[in-house]
Amino acid sequence: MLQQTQVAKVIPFFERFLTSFPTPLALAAAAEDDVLAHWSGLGYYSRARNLMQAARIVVERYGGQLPCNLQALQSLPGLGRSTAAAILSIGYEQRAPILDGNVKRVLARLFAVRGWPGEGSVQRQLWARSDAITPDYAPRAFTQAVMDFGATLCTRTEPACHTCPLTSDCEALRQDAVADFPQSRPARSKPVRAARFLVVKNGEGELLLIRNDLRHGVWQGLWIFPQCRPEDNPPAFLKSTYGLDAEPIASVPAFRHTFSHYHLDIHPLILRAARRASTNCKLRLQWCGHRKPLPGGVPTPVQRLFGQFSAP
DNA sequence: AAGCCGGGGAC
DNA sequence: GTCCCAGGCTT
Repeated sequence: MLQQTQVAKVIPFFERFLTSFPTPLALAAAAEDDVLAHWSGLGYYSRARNLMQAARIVVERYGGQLPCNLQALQSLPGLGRSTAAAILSIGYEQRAPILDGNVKRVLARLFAVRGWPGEGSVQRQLWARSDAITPDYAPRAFTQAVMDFGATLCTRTEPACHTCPLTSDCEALRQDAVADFPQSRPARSKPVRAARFLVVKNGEGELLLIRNDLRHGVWQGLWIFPQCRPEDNPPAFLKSTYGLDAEPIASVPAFRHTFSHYHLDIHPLILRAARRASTNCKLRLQWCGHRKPLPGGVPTPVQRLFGQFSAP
């Protein structure tokens, strides 16, 4: 959960998740929709699928207990070098250097490492520095400490250099250039895409959700509204794609949803389904509203519109 | 190496 | 608006 997600955001999700799935065994036996429901709103849903898969492997191959060596941990889906090392050091008290966002920032300043940390050569230098500063003693305390140092003192903006215990060692400070490290990512303009969300309401005030493609694109396997291109004819699209008869009743001002790699301008259109509307692919469709609540795994903009237009 | 994958906080 | 966050996977 903590991968690319701030601690404060994770905490409530983590509490609920562990109440429902306290062990690898519990997670391995859980229904995918149930797990995704707990993940809904966190983003990067592949982390949830990887976690489920990892739990199954841990149960089948390791008797339900996480392995205690770097290679075995890192081979589990969703665990890279840094996450595996964090588990090893904090969970098993073994020496294992990590390199998360905090540590990258601390090391970039301490040793004045030039370049954007996402770049391969910079990443290699930072891993070497992390390895060099990691002691043999107190692995758990050290890993926690170096992350907390970055999170509380050596922060991204306005680092507390005046109370820092490492001022005499900090190369960035010696150069009076703390703000120049780490170097930020080269700017890339995000392309803008547009889509029409078709919010179809039935006589009960329920809204039609479809299960999104599992193979490619964003929101894989999540429940979303039917979607067409802005230039498409919505009723014709619904008829040809789902065999559904519906007519527009209202349009909603467009709003923008931003992903890490593009902007999506969402143009919602509210439609009413014909009285005896039938659909031709029931497995991937579902009406949700006052009788049937939202299923697991609904992305944020869909949740927003659902809350706004699902009414008895 | 670069792109893909969410959502939100901080600015 | 932009940048980043207890990154990892795929191409």
